[in-house]
Amino acid sequence: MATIRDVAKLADVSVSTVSLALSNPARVSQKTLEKIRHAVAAVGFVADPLAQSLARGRSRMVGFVVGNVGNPFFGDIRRELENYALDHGHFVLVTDSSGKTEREKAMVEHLIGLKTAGLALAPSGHDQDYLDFIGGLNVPIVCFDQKVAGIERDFVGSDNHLAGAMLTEHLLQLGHRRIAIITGPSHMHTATERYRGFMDTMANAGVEVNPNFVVDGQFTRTSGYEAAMRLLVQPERPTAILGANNAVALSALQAMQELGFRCPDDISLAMIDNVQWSSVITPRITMVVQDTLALGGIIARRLMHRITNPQGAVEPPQDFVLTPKFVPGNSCRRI
Amino acid sequence: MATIRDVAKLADVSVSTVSLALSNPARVSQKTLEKIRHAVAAVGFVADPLAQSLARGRSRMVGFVVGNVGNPFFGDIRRELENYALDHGHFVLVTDSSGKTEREKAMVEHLIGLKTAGLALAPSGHDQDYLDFIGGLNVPIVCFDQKVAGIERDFVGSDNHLAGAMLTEHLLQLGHRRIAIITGPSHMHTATERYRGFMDTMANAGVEVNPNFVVDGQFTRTSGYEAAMRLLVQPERPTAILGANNAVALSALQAMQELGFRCPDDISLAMIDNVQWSSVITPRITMVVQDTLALGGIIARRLMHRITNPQGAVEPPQDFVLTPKFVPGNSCRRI
DNA sequence: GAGCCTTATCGAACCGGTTCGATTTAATCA
DNA sequence: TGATTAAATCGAACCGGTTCGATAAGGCTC
Repeated sequence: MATIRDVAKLADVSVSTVSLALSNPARVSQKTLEKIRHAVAAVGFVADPLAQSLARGRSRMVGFVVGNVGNPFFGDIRRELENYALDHGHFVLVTDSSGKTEREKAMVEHLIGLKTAGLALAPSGHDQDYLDFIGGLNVPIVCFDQKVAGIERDFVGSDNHLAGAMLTEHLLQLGHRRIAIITGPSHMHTATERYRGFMDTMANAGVEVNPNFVVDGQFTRTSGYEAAMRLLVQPERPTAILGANNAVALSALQAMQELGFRCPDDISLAMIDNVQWSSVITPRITMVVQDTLALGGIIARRLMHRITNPQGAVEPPQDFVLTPKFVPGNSCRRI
Repeated sequence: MATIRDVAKLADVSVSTVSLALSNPARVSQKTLEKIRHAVAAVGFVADPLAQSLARGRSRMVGFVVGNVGNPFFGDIRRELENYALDHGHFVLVTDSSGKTEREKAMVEHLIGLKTAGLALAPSGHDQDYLDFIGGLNVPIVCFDQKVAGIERDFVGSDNHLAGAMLTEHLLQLGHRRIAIITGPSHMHTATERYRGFMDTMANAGVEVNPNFVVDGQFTRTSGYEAAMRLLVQPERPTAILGANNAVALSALQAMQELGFRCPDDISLAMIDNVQWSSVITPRITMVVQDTLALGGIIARRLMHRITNPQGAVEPPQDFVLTPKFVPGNSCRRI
């Protein structure tokens, strides 16, 4: 591998001039620039990114940290970020914490050690320890998905209260009154907001919510399945179920199928968030989806802005909240 | 951030002794080891991975390069690799090439520049240029998924010929004769093998294959949909369709639904590879799935073996081919 | 042509570790 | 006790770049 000294020797100039020529060609005379360009081509010089990062104290990489890269929601965002970052000369390192806060911390620390220029982070923690950890990081960070109280960073996400409200309103319009909800973990902002959207809409409509119709599905497949089962074996069953995310909603669909309930004939179903292959799932689930591409675009732009703009680093944190979209299916019937 | 020189100063020893103590404690006296340990704790020293990698010429990271990290198939493999690598003190850098060979090359080059200790690679290319590129890399590499002729590296994958044969045999057993196949790109080993498995099984059974029943779906959603449409509008329709991967098979299901064909009553469907939420897709598709966890385990073990074992680097390449598993659904009916 | 201001180039220190040959210290043996 | 050898420690060079103050060269004014 050719080094910068090989180039300097061949071009008969000093190492520092080569470095300067490469990073700021305008400040070097035409003549020497030519010589250096030739030498670079001749020895096939490519700067060692490691050495560069060490010397500069900053690399041209950004970290992408989420709990589940397999989730298409994060996949779309990742793709947007990658494209945008690549266009701006930055490389994206993807890490998956499997939703474990400890692992997330370790990964973030590793990325910081790599002197990444910035981080796009879907935070998984919420306690004081976690807040201190994130707060102590001295790197541009754009948080997304989960809004965590106490984190003073840019945030990009969707209006989850509205998402819950939209589906609830839809079900109410169709005549449903016995509406159940399978919620997510109470420490997650998305979960509580969606739940609040549901409760507020029900209250506004003057419809009482049966306490037995609010079950916790932890946003996971297994918990969602259990929660759905609890709903379905009650003597007085709901006429509609609102799944607060895709995992719990689809688990509910599975549970219905296994117990012999037909959707939407026996029970209606609606969910927040899209899922891959939703078009071939029968029935097509009525849902409210987030604009993942727009979210990804904003995250990418905001992060690169903070990284590349000199004054970008000191701008106060800002929240970007997008409006989710209603996508009708045929999983909800009028009663 | 504390450096090794701070530690040396506080412990009143030389920098080189600190370095030695940290990398090979046995070669340092008990007394100084104690001093150094105290100093490390006192200043909160953590070695800079960048500086280490630069000096050593090798980092404790491995690269994971695939065309689509969102694909659950790759997700399982990634998880296995991450767990195993982490247990062995290595960190996994995940990159996504979006299936573009040029981007893949750039990412591999970047990872090499980062002095990664090894690479787990799902190759996307196949031409001579690509072969030269991969062949020229001087790092332990374990390829998986696609077996590419001309790459002399470890390979881990499934028996795709058998996968195609199993489903074909199943359909034949059910009495089907007019069986169609939606294939993948002819330059992909998995696609040609699955296709060969189909053709060989048909030939062995003495059943002629209607040339119109072999359509190319490119392993993608859009192409698969078009291919399925071509099959379904023929005057003489197939009684069963074999999707060579999940994308083309599910696109075919969608096409059937849109044209009003019922599955399996009108047309049977079988596919290779699993898909998330397959349990809630109606009908449950009959499929042959790869043992992703086992694949991931082998990839991880093989790669780390080559990295950590002194003689591991020079062992000749080896192929690991796993047997896929038949998972019956209710998308194929007897005729 | 002397004086002054740019512009171009250079040398040396630095980023934060590792490595290896040299030197000092301690232990072993005759 | 002095010679021999092994163990412990050190200094300096190195990995491959960047940065900045200093120097040299060129251009301009008067």
